[in-house]
Amino acid sequence: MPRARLADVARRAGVSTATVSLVLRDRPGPSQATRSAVHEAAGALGYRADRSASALARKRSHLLGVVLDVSHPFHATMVDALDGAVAGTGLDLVLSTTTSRRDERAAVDTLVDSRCAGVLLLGTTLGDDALDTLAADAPLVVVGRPGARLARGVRADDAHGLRLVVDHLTRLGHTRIAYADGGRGAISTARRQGYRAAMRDHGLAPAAAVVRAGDTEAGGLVAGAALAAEPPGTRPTAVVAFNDRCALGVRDVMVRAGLAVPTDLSVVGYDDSPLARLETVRLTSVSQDPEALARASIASMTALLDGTTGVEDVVVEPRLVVRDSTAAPRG
Amino acid sequence: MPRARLADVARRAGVSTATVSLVLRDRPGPSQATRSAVHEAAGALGYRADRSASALARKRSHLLGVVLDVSHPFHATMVDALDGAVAGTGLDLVLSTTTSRRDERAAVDTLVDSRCAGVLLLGTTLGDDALDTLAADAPLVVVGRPGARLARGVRADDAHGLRLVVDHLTRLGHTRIAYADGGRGAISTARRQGYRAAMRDHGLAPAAAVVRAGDTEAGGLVAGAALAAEPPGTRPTAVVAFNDRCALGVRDVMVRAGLAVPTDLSVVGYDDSPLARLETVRLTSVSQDPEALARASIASMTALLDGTTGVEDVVVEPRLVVRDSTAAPRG
DNA sequence: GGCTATCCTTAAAGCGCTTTAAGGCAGTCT
DNA sequence: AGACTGCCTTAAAGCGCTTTAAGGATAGCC
Repeated sequence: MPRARLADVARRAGVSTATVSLVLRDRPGPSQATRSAVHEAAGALGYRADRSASALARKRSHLLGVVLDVSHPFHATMVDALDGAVAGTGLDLVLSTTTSRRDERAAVDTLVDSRCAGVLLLGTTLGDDALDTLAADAPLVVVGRPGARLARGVRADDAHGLRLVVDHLTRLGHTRIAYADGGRGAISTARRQGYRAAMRDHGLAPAAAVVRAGDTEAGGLVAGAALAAEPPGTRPTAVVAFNDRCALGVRDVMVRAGLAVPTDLSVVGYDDSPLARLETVRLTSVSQDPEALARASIASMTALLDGTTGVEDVVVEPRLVVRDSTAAPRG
Repeated sequence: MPRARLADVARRAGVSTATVSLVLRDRPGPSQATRSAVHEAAGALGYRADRSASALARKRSHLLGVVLDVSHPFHATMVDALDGAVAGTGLDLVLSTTTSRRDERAAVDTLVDSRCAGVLLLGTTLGDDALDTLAADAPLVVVGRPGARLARGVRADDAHGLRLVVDHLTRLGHTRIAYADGGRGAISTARRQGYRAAMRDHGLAPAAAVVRAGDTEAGGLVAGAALAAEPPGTRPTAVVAFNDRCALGVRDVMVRAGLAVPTDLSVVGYDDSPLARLETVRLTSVSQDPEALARASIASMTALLDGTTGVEDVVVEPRLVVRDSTAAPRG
């Protein structure tokens, strides 16, 4: 049996399609009696509105496009949080992932073609100009980096996050603290600069060492190998990684090389992902408060959609979660 | 500036909207001269079709809905492979994830409401009846488990996969081989039964031990703790886990407990995820050949969409990838 | 009773695209 | 010439829904 249409419900309830449409979307107008008749008819027919038709008829859809990298644990966490944050707003999430063959631009295009009301970018590597170009096509909110001229940004304060980490490590007695860098991208840059600034403030600028890594375990392995090769006397006693996955790569290669964590080397991650919380991992990490980020993102987006002017970037304070991968340096 | 519509392109090219529609979708009819005129006009205006309108106008959309769990690495791998497999078919993927608040049913509903041409379920935990209910709403292909009456299945041969693993381990000399179970769900059941059958065939039925775990690292930790608690004399010398994440949980807790992998304990995963391939992990694992699964899924789906009858389940042969987490038992 | 005010309800006009049957226009064939 | 034949092109009718202006009841008031 083909799906019931609005007209079917209308016929069964003995009213017009206009009335049914009004009732089902809870618009003022129809009387109580009509409302219940319509609801009953719709229920009996198992009616569900056709989104394409709705989207076409109103100018704006209630779809919120989210561009993410499905292979990224933090993105998964954010999607979960976003799902909670849109509940009750009337907005619906639609996901579009980047893959090895699809870049962010392509992912956004897909969403824009389905006439999403707005687009949310998670962990973008795009620059300001590219963002502005995209923002021309749809209201745009970027998570994890500052907004651009046309795009609003929602992010955790990375500089503050790295300060928390460096504070924690120096308090433990570390001075040779290295940073495993995440590569290109605004997020990576912000963290790297935060690290540098924090080291400088502690008078440790000369000891600051940025090691190339990346945003995955594989990148951590590279950085870890480089560090493990250094002689014990000059080797850093602590390493801060761009994110948890990277930190785990570093940790793994260190353990393999016979160095104990945290005794010989303290390791700190970023994101406080489920991985970091595992009983056997217990990685010290910076939590970006995904719930707060999600709430702020949705708030910015609805403001943008409502045409509220002067929407500003939101910065959420991160929090250091100390676990077992950091300790005072040996000796 | 508002987006260009079909009519804008038509006006600029000096033809009718019908012609533009025909040209842009590469339908026969328009002459070469007309085609290039239309293409130029469309290009100049940056025209992109409105999916909602297209979907509405044709009866069937070209959207293929994929239900996945965004926190699952194997699903990420599959999405990537699917993305490759739909290239050139004219189909477009749209993702819907399950979250802590959205179950599979809700995810499917979202997709069906957007009038997807068909729905693909990754790693479902639904039963036959539930699948048939869903299949009534849209052509349905399930990945990882057998199909139901109305749904087509595409999966790796789990029984064979576990046989490969047990063969490998017995060849190394193991007899006490435990299995860390993935819990409810058809996939989990198939693997558990495959393990039991393989053990039986090797005359090791009495040594078969299914330990409760789960499909994440956390589950592996539980299973690992249970195993580590056993006295060395009766403790299994090898453990096969439901998937890689679970295997890593087991491995971590073992290493923590002072047992070396693979010397004291061999560990085998399933999925051959990026995690398993990491230099420091090098987990022996069963590869489900995601590319083949993806190709088969898309093939089944297009067959379903074309109304081809007698579409059958596809079973892909898995492959054992031996790495460094398995070795002969000590002594 | 006639008139206005108040509610409900609906006809009808799209939203932007696809599709189909019909029309136009060269050329071809008798 | 007239009748065909193909080949292009297009007018027009939707797809299923939302929206708005207008219509019909009903009730209240003088």
